[in-house]
Amino acid sequence: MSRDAPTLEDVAQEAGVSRATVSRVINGVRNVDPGIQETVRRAIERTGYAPNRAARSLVTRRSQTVALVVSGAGDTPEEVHNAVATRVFADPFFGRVVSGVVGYLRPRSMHPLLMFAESEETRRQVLTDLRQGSADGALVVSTHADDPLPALLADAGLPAVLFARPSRPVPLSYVDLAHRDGAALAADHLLARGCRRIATITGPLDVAASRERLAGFRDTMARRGYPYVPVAEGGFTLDTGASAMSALLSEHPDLDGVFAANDLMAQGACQTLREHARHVPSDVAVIGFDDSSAAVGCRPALTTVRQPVEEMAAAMARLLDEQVRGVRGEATSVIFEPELVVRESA
Amino acid sequence: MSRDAPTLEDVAQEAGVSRATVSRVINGVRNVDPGIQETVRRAIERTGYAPNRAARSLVTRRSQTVALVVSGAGDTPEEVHNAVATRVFADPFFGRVVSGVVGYLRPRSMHPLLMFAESEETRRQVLTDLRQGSADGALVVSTHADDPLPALLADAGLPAVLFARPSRPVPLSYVDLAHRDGAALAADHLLARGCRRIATITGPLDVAASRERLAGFRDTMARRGYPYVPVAEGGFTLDTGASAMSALLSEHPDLDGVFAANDLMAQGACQTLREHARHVPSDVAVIGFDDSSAAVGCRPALTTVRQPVEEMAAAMARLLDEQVRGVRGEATSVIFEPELVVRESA
DNA sequence: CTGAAAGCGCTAACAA
DNA sequence: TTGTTAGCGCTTTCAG
Repeated sequence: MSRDAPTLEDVAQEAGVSRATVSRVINGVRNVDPGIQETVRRAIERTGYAPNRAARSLVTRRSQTVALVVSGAGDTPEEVHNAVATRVFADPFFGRVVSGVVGYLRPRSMHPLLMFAESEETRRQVLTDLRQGSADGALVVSTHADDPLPALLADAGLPAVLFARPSRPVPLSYVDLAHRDGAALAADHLLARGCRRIATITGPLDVAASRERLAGFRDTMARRGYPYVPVAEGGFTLDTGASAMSALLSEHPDLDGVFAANDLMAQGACQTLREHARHVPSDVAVIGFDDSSAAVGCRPALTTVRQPVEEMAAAMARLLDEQVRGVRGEATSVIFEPELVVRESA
Repeated sequence: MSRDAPTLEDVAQEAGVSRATVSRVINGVRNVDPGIQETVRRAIERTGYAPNRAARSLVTRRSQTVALVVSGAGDTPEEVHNAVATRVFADPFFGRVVSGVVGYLRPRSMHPLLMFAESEETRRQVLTDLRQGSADGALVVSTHADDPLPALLADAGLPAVLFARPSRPVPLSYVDLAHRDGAALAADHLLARGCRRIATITGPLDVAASRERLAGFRDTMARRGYPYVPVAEGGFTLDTGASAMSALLSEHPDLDGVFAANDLMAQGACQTLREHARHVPSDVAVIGFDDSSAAVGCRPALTTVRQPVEEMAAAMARLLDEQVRGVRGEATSVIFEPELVVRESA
């Protein structure tokens, strides 16, 4: 019995007070005599007491945990799960999300519970987990445009916040970036440094962010007198960036500037340019997007449009927290402004 | 009231049986009449019942959750936490760990709770969280050799399993790779393809795995008649791999083979070699370690020594699970065998 | 094979 | 300001 973890009762006994008083001290409820407070603290110290989370959750109806769910496409078979997890985590983006989320959660003694939802069944599982109270709500990072999870969550009335505006409207809060503004920043920077034959490598065009970045870039270029911009579509990966660059180069050998919709593709573009004996930035200036770790890892270091992912992720956590606590009623969206980071590539 | 989640009692009422019976059906306890079983199932369906996790945990004293803790060095200040999370997640290795862990956990309706322990305070927090029952045990991935967390966990008697053998002995289970065997594979492959002036780029030598890989490589080379192997130390990153390669090249311009202690450094080495106009593999053969996503992403694709990270991570989860369930008493270690993966670079 | 009842450890009315 | 008490929703003896 002495091997069992001490309970509130044990501490109360040790301190010579009631359970309720100890509970008050622990939860920082006012109206507790400072002297008693000290006595209780010492008793807690002596007994090595740690409040049982399950018991607390049972009465507060809150788990102090949020699901961080990586949500995929329509129906990835179970077997490919490995690939999904590996790919997502390999992307420096996700690390920044985790970082931001933990930054908000940790000071509040909350934790993220990791979940994947890449198939019909696993999505159902996420809903069940939430209904069971495994987590108080979900932070959803979708890897595909047509992710059905947000709608499911909304229909079930479960608290959730999304990263990026969903392709079809859903009554859920989300955080997003002013992608158009970011692309405008890129266009203006390339033009300012004297580039005149500028192309762009887009992300997958079924992703809203990709379309926004392209639209913003084109708009600004047109407004500045360059209505025609060569475009190649990539897939946000190094490889596709490299291929897209090859394609652009063979069509327009005289290019002197490229805007890639993310850093990984910009890096791929740099590789291709080097292989084609183009110097970056003197022959061709390259500008990326995100300011991910790839940007500084790239040689030359990438000039890029910074997306404040950590802050965005922290905001997600905050929105969810407020929603769970009932501080916030309606679904809200928070849009962040991008920022140009000038390094060597442009 | 009707908006409240249905409880066991509601289901029992609906099915016309007692709470206990419903509980038995849900938990698959035998001794329940098949007819009643069916009735109960239907009642569950109709009510949309989902068992409350906190309530269950309170009585079973199990959270069905394990902490996946990324544990850092001595005393990273709180502010640098971002960097830690970002760096760790950027490493493709961690994604594979998550993948393996989730692969084991999910079929058992368990989830990983993400935690970071990079300072005195956050380590204390991890211990507290575990004592509170936030998780049933910890899966620890240390990023530094002198990580104090394992010892703390062991002292507190908390269930835990480590990735890699701790530098100082600790009575905890762990999984690891036969690093020496892997290095031997690399040496033999380079020799077999005709390389005769072979060097190696090691990982940080305060990391046991780095030392093992180096020792294994040297042993095999010596045994094959090459007692002297040029060595350069790297830091498991692309940059350090590139620098190490430069150093080796300036000392030994006639090198024809390199073994790098991980893929990222091998990739860096390839970059340097290209800059120095050495063709890979015809001038210099390069072999990496891990078979991470970097290996396939690299141009040329990396020949490498595969570390079955997913399986290793799954084994960690299994060991922990068994320990929590009391199936396993003593600390155990499971050592995995590496495998050569031949691609283009050697 | 099924039901009644006793908690698991905690918080939160309500009394004092 | 403190204590008493009634549950939170579930599992699990123990009877029947």
